[in-house]
Amino acid sequence: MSSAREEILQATTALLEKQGSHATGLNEIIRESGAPKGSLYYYFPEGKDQLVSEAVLAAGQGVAARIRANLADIGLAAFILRIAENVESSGFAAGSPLTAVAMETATTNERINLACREAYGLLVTAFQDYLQTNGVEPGRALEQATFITAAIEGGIILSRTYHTADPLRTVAGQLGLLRFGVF
Amino acid sequence: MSSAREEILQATTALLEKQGSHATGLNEIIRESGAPKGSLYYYFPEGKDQLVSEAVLAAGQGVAARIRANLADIGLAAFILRIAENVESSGFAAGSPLTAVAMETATTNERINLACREAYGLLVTAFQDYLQTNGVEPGRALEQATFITAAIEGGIILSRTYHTADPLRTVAGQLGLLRFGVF
DNA sequence: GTCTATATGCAGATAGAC
DNA sequence: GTCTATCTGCATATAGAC
Repeated sequence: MSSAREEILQATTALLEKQGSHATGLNEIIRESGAPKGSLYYYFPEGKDQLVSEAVLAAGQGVAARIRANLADIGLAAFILRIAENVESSGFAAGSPLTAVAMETATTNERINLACREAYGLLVTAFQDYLQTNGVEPGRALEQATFITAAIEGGIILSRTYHTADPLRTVAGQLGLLRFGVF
Repeated sequence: MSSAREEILQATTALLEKQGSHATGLNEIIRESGAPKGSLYYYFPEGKDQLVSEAVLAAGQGVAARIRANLADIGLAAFILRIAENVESSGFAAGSPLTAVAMETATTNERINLACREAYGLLVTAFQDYLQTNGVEPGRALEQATFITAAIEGGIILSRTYHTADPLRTVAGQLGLLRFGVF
């Protein structure tokens, strides 16, 4: 696997997370990634749309993998508290690599919008599988997974805006009270 | 009151809602607003940051006013369903004038970030007041209001991304089950 | 695979006429 | 209050050398 390609994707994800798509320039991506400047259009010949779409999808896969790796072990509330810690320790520059891009492009860039759908789908399905494993029937699990995803996304927005992990902790507490999958 | 100034603010809000701050150009704002081109820097001498900050704050005031005007009458679930209809009827171009801007600027533009905090504060307080009126004690009301705000924001993100009001309807249903302020 | 140079366009902002 | 002209800078993208 090309390491330059991976470095470009990772730098792109971090910048999308921090400031969205339109504010992120290709020069900035190259600078942050440390990858060779000439390699950007070599690895991503279709330009920025391709790069952003792939970064969004890779980010969704990464988050879904973390859900699957940790949620069953520690439970939902603790999982969200872990997100809160990550948001905080990033100086509120990270948290949800999808939100800003999804909102910017929902009706203005079809290719990236489709990537966002696919990425969010991975998250929702990961939560849904967890709930079904805990005995929730599929339809109900999808609704609850959608709700959980929405609440976490919203908590990230508020925490990043206010530069405090409190809103995410509140979301963890309130969702924790619901004991999804238990009753 | 100057009508050109108001038209510029309203056009700005709509564009911020649709595509965020960085993707929105001053020329685009003038074109959409129908306001005289020469008046932008006359009414907003500090430039784009001032314009966006004022638009964000005005949007927050507008949303808070709608919460106060309708929530007590129709209840939380119906209120969210009304949001879902608005998002749908805008062709998923509208819904939350704050989210995209808040995420783009959380750590990259202090002035706009402060405007976002103020605006979100207005929403949370409006929900909190509603809950307290229904007998929830203040601390608990703040937590529930934060949770409600987060869940709605997240629902808007998912609905706009998927071009369907379903996620917001799910949020309405799930939050409705909780009967905040009732027990 | 990676480089530099460059094409083209639009961004935000300012000056000064009217 | 509103206009046009213009400054400066950066954006994405491409061409072509190495």
